[in-house]
Amino acid sequence: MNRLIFEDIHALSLKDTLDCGQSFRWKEQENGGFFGVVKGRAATVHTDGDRLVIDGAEESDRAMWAAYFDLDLDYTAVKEQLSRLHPVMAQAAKYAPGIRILNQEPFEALISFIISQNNNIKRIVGIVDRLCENFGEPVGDGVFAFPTAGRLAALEPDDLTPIRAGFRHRYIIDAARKVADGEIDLERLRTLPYQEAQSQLMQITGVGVKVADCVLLYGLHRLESFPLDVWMKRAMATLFDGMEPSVFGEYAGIAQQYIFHYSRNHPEMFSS
DNA sequence: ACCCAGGAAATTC
DNA sequence: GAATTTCATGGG
Repeated sequence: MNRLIFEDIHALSLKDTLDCGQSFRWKEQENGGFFGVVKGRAATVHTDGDRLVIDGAEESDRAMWAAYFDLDLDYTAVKEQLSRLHPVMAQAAKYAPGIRILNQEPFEALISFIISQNNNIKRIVGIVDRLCENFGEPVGDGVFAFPTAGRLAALEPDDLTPIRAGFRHRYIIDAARKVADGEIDLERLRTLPYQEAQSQLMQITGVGVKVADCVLLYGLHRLESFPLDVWMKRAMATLFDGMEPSVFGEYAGIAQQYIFHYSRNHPEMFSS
């Protein structure tokens, strides 16, 4: 089996990165590794000291995997910069210092975060699994790629009954059709001014500000994005004294992910 | 029998 | 226009 190794990797925890609600396709294994599919390539990943090991990956995909785990960004420097802005920010970054923002496929992020609305993470994972099993290309033994926009665009909302996403079926189909027919060019959103990219995504039925921000952050690597879900709104109001997200600057999205994870794992901070 | 879930659309005021 | 209700589904 082919194996890719990345040396001298710091500030990367696969557990915290792959299981913090930004991706829904990685499964932790008995041995502590994670199995997932990216761009139709199935792989198992684990860390060994300061090495990142990707089993089942081709050498020709080295750049793709490096980009996926955002290995070229100095997260230690980003954390130091963010932590200076607010003591709670420093606390959140210290709680899970190995979180990174993945470079996911734009269409997968779009559909995944449409599914995420008014939903819980466990159920999101189940729906995404069923979406891939039913409509994704098989890439191995019981393993499926994320469905293409073209494949989903040819379906009707009722065809999604087996994935059990309820009222979101028509949102998924609308998104797939707008992407498949070129009405929305996801790749172009990487370079558009932020507000323009956001409003383009919001032309899709079922995509509001929050889902658009998630697509821009997790699918198009717009690190300035700062998705405000219920947890983040609570955190900003009660922990950050109503601080403006813009204060976090060009890496606001990374700050957001630390704060989100920290908040979700300390719900008692908000209940009493 | 409730209530909630990484929201957004539809309806009502 | 702003506030409220509804939207499938599943788990606690």
